[in-house]
Amino acid sequence: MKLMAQEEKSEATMTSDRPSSDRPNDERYDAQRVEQKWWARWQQDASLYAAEPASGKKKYYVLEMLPYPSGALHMGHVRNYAIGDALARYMWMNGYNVLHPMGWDSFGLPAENAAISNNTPPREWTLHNIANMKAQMKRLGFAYDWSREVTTCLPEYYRWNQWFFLKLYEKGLVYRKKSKVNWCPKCATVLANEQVVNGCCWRHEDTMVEQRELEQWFVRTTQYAEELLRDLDKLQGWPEKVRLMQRNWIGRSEGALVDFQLEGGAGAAGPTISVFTTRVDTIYGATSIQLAPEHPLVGDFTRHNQVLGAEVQRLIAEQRKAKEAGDIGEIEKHGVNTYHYAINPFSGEKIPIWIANYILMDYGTGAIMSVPAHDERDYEFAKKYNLEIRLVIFPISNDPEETMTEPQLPFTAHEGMTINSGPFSGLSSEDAIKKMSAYAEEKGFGKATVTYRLKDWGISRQRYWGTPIPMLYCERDGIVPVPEKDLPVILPENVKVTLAGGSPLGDVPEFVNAKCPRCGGPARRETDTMDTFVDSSWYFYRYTDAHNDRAPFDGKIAQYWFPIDQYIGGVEHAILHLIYSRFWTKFMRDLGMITNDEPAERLFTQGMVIKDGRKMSKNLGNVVSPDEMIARYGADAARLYSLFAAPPDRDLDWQDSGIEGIQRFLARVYRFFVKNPVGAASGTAAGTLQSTAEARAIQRKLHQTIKRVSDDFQGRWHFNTCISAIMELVNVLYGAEEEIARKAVPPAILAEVQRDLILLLAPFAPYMAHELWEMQGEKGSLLRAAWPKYDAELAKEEEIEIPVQVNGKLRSRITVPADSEEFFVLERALADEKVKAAITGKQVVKKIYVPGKLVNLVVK
RNA sequence: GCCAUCGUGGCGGAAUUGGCAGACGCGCAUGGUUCAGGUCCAUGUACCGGCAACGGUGUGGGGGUUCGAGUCCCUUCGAUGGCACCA
Repeated sequence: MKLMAQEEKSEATMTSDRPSSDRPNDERYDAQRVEQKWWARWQQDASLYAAEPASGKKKYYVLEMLPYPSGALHMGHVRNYAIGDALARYMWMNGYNVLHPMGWDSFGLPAENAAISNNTPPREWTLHNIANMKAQMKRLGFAYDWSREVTTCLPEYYRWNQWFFLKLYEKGLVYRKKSKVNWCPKCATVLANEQVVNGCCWRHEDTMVEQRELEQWFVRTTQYAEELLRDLDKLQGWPEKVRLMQRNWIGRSEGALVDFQLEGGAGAAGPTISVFTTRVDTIYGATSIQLAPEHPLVGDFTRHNQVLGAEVQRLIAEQRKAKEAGDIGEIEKHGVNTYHYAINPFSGEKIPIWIANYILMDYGTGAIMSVPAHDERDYEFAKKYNLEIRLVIFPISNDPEETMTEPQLPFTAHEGMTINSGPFSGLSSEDAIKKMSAYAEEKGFGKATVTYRLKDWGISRQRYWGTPIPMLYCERDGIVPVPEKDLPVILPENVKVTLAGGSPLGDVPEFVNAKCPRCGGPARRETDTMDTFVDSSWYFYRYTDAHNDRAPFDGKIAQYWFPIDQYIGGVEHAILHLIYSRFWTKFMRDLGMITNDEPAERLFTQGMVIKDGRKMSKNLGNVVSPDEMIARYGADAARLYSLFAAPPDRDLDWQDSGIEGIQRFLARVYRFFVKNPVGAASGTAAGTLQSTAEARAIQRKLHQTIKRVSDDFQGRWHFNTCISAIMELVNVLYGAEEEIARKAVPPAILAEVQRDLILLLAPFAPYMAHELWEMQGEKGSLLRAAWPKYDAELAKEEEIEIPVQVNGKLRSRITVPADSEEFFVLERALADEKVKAAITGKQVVKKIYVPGKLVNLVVK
């Protein structure tokens, strides 16, 4: 049904494209002809959009997130790049030295999947897609400096990933660890924590992630956890939403580590259980220890106790199931008593050790002290298993008169006073936390500490299409890094790609077998490749010096361009890419390569493009193809519509009838120029106040439009209102057609309006703007033409309409000279017939005049 | 459960600091142009009543602050996104 409807439509449009007989051909705007013409010209000049080298000129680095070369652009790309392109063009017109580059995040799994299903080598498939998407971008008229193009899957680029890896290794920021990792059976590879969504793979939302034990390379992102968190405050140009998401993700939590001795342990050196708590002030209320089922000590308890062992297996299964289902938050709490005991180091009290399914091994120490009186979860658990609930914090009332009453349990507020806490009784919770942490540290059984939710970044992937990790395993020397001079470690071609577990590189003996650089003996190469997020963590630095073959980039050049002035991309990268790249920037700064602390000064996250209220997807059959839109309406229309239909930070619901309206608008603009040829040589009337009313009206509207478009562009990024303001101007011009025809509007004014109209359109609809620019006989480059200047004097209204309210209800409108005094406006308001009728028989108790805005009369 | 954002005509949306709600566009209606369809042009289009002038209602619901609230405050409902036994 859907397809048929579309076909009918497209046929109708095709018919309509035929030139009609009653209208001269040249009045119609033939988008395809005009765009082909300019496209061909732009092809010929590669330096058209090239950034100038570092100079005294004010720089502006505008960057859109680079795409993965999946095959073809989608509407989300068009929207993202239309925003960045409009900004780049606007900044050029405002005299900046603009850097506006583009590249390809071209390593990754889809290339391998394509290799398997189409029997095409990943490299070939990827490069083919890049060529196609690059052609699409050019057809859309995006103004990129292609001389700086970065393709992450080429050795010129990924050798520097390897170089950075060696630097990380030197600095102890990368390490190898055997660990439980997230494994996606469909991808047949490991996923970073950030790539697990609700217990499922980020790419396969229906595939549950498994846990596997593997030797992995980890980047010590936690080393920078504190700074990554702290510097969020500096990022005032980032959306609050993104900063909040990162803050939550880093998940800083202040507390204390406290060691509990196991009962029966051999004195102070015996085994202990370390717990993390944010409420050490409640420790006298701890009535049990709870261990995660996967806690290392659990094995000791179950070794000679099969019944307990079976119970623990059940708890593990329950927890895993809940995690996989993504509702660990709703897990029904179960636990089992080990009948082992631990000693509370503060009170010397002996408390039971339990194992519970709601305790997570990957947070804190995997063990908690359970304080039922002051924690909801512990309370619930204690009620269920009949554990003691002991009140140790009493509420403090701000009102001294109020009688102290037993609090409702559990009492979890931080504002309280310690009771029943031995020598620490009678303190505020805040004081108690400080004093008790200090005491624990002094006695050597604990300390104040900070825990983060953020984990180190596992970057090993058992895949082929990625950057080889430059490490060797020597039988004699163990782990040996590839020497810098031997970089790059080239990713071999002609590799049989399969989705059977294990890295495909393991099957390539020429790759695997190497010589140890230390002893010259046989060594085995690391066969895992790097997570593709490594590629995108620093690519924007490479743009500043894209052909450097001695270093990733030159620090001096980067210093000129960085930080990025405006970064633009989807909010889906709020955590992954934007945390990794912030980390990388800090790491490079500490290497002395750069001086900036953060990669981007301002970040803009645009909304998604949806159709019929749903995400565009092949399954739903609601995908709108950019190629089709360009063929039907032209690139300008596709770009303009994607900016017009919604403010850029909101989701955009694509409607074909909407883009038809834009096509109509563009045709209307063009027709105005054809019907009213003036030419650029008609002299300039800029800055001259016009004498005729018609000329004034047009001049005024023009300057009001310049202001609105400039303000909405710069201050708010509301491109939709920029464009609607331009539409209004065009509507006024059409309304004045008769006056223009009888020359009541001087040609000089008309020329000025036309020239400025082209300039206002230039960032949004470059093809048409260029065509009109040429039609007007303009010689200079439109790209570098100055953005029109707003003149407040010329925009000023002579008369204004003032609404008159009586008790806040609109009763009438009066017209007064714009510079009227208050008394005059009020007098005129009171003299108005409709106002009189509304206030007859009543007393005016208050008269309010908001200058230039309205009058409100309060009557009784 | 917690946090954030957002609720405005038939639809996308506008109203930047509290000051004429519905700009601009889509759609729809009527008329013109046309053999006709499309294109293009003109007019109308929040809702209710009225031929009309005009009157009343109206920004998810309820309450409040104010001369005045889409905008601020409280409360409630709904949608979206993030986090989630995080100790």
